[in-house]
Amino acid sequence: MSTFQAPIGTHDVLAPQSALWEGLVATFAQYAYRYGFTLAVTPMFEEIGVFNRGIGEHSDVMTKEMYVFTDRGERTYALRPEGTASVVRAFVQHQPVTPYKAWYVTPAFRYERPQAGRYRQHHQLGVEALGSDDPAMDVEVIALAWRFYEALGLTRVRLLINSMGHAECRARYVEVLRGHLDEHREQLCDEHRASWSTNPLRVLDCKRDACVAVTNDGPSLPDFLCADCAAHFAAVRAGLASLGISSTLQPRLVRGFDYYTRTTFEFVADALGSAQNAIGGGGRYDGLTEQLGGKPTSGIGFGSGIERLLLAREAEGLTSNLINRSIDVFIVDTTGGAEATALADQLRRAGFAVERAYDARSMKSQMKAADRSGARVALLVGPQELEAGQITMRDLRSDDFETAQRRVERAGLVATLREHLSK
RNA sequence: GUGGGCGUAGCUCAGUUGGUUAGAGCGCCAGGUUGUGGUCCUGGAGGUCGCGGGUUCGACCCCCGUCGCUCACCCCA
Repeated sequence: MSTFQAPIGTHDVLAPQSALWEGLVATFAQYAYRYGFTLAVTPMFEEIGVFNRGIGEHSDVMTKEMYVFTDRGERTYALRPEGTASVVRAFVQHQPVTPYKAWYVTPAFRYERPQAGRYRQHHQLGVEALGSDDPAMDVEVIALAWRFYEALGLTRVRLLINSMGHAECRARYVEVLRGHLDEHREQLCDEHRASWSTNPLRVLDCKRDACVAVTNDGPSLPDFLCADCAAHFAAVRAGLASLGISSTLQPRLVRGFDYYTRTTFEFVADALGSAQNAIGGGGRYDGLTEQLGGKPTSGIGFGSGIERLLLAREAEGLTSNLINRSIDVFIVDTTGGAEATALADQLRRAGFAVERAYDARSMKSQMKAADRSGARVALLVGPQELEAGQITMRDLRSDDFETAQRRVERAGLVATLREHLSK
């Protein structure tokens, strides 16, 4: 047991696992680029108001999961619990030309008891699109997520979708819902019997039988959409369908954050047996810029959890790496190491991935290291090669000693290697 | 926040009803004659048995506490 360990609910990601992360992020960056999104890097902590104004003071995240701290200047900050609020704050602050489309990858912090697929620091990648309420934008954001999941090889993913309407639709619904909950308050679960009135929508999230029973015969959100919101929602669903992306209407899907309006959605990985099977989610937040002090601007985005995406891939039996991180050449130098230093520099500048041995180990030891490195080719430099101005090139995948290796001229090494590795 | 399971080498684990130098496999390091990996053989390094206290002549083993891991509830990525 080491003296220090990673804090509760956090994890170190090292090779070979880290290659999966690299591939996942690289794939997402590629897709975001294809869809016209640019990278946004924002602080991992913000004034706490950035989060509680949008996410909602009565949400679970704000009431019991925030990492809050005071700095030496006695300013109160919070580590970000999700990705959207910071990007929207940056949008309000800098007012870029709209539509503004940004992607991000970031850690997210929530003070919860860890369990399978749930951590105190997890990582999300996602996008935000601000400045358009065109249903085509909803479709594009959702399609990006969908195609990205496809690129990861995931096949058992379902898209759940709902619309919360704009502020007035939502207010009308909440009023009726509140009345319904009031009538049945004695039947609610222990937690919500006490708290149902502060944020009635939270009760829809509750999975306890008692609350489910009450809300199931309560009012249904889609019935309260105004004509505009209903048309918008229909256009989003039709757009998705036209791309071959099927969505399931989930009338009680309200999501955990208060800022959502109109379209809300969630991606569920059925391969994950655990309760933590949501691999991504998002929606519109047409009032959020105003809550953060900006001009009214509509927006939509989604976030997806890297750890859960990897768990979902594992659960579907997907083992491909998404990115090649093997090295090309391993240099074995038995003349002391200076030749390896020079050769490695030359080859790396020529574009090869090169590894070498250190500490002047024996040839046998260096060859073992070469094998372990996964390199395709070992380059051997001993006194004989040094004298002759040559290199012994050995293909580590071949098991035939006669044909596996040959002496090559050091002068033409780069070309020789390129030629050999292309075969 | 509540509850269950578990903490023995880098990893996966064994360790008889408490008995003295705590083991295995894998991994790592070094050899197996004169410059060659992947197989094989030999040897070696590496552990305050999570931590603290208690019971006992004696604790990896029993008791208490504590920290951590893990799973579940709740909620979410």
